[in-house]
Amino acid sequence: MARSELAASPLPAKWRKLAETRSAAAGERLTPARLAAYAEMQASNRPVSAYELIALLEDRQQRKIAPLTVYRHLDFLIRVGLVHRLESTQSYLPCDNPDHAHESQYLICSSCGRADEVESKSLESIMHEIAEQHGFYTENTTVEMKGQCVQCADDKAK
Amino acid sequence: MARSELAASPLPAKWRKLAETRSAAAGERLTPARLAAYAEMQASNRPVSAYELIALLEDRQQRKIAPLTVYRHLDFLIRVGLVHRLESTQSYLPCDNPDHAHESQYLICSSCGRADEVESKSLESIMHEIAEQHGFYTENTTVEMKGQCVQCADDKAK
DNA sequence: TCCTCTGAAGTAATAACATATCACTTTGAT
DNA sequence: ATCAAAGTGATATGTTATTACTTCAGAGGA
Repeated sequence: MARSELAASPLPAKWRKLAETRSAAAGERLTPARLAAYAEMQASNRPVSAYELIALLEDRQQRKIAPLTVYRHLDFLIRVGLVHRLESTQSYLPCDNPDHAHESQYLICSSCGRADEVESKSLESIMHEIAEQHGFYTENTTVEMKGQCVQCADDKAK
Repeated sequence: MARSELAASPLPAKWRKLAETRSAAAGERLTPARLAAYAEMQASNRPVSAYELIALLEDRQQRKIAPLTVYRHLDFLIRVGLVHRLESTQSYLPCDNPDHAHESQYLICSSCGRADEVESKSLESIMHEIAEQHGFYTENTTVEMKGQCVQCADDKAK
């Protein structure tokens, strides 16, 4: 199968455009395989593990895909800012606001697994202030809050 | 070898006392094996991975130790608040201020691997404020800032 | 057009991290 | 002394990530 004919999850034009823009901005090539991985992640509305992503792509494309392939796609997507990695759950999800660079800050529900991205400038500035006090040069920051989302808390209350 | 004769890294009285206090406070038993794991982590002055800890203990005790054993010790140590896990590097380290419950906030050097614990109340309050705005019930939070520590930044400048 | 250079993708193997199950031991309460 | 509960150990397996090496596709220059 030619690369350009890769079976892929339909990807709303909005996200496709964004992928093209971000890739171009980073001077990187948006290949069909990379786009297919991104589309699959957008289609799943939860964070996915690398191996879940492999399964999704194998299902879609009806062929075997090696872990390394998917890890490279993930590296790319993270590099250009389309995807974030959740460190505490070792999973990956499309960024909500990939139109600009920003730190990753998430509310992660322990029950349903959903992750909500937040973007707090005050949080960021405090972190950088702390780093500065320690003479620490920050390359990137991770903020992950685990707990119960509104829905799951409600469900439990019943 | 009897449990009570486990070869162990010498552990300063200060830390041993603390381990006893925290365990008692949590209503948990501080066994020799658990203490040995803690001592080994205190002796190493960097975060260690679970498998590094296995190697350290095997070395010390001259016998084979199964991963599960060490993971259980780590679970215990984290549960009683003596140890934190660094999510972004999948490693573990003794908590600097285990005398009171607190969130995990670290400056992690990408070069030398050292991790400095910080404890910012303002950071905590902002996080909880954000969670509240989202109707999110927080169970625990992770803050990890990656970058260059003072020493490594200096070294590179030379 | 053809060549070469570079980045991307494919293949296979394995390393690193983590958990499941079940049997046995220690501890401490009765 | 006995018993239940918690802890430990051995073996196997599941999950996540990387290394080394090869092949392929597209861009740019002779």
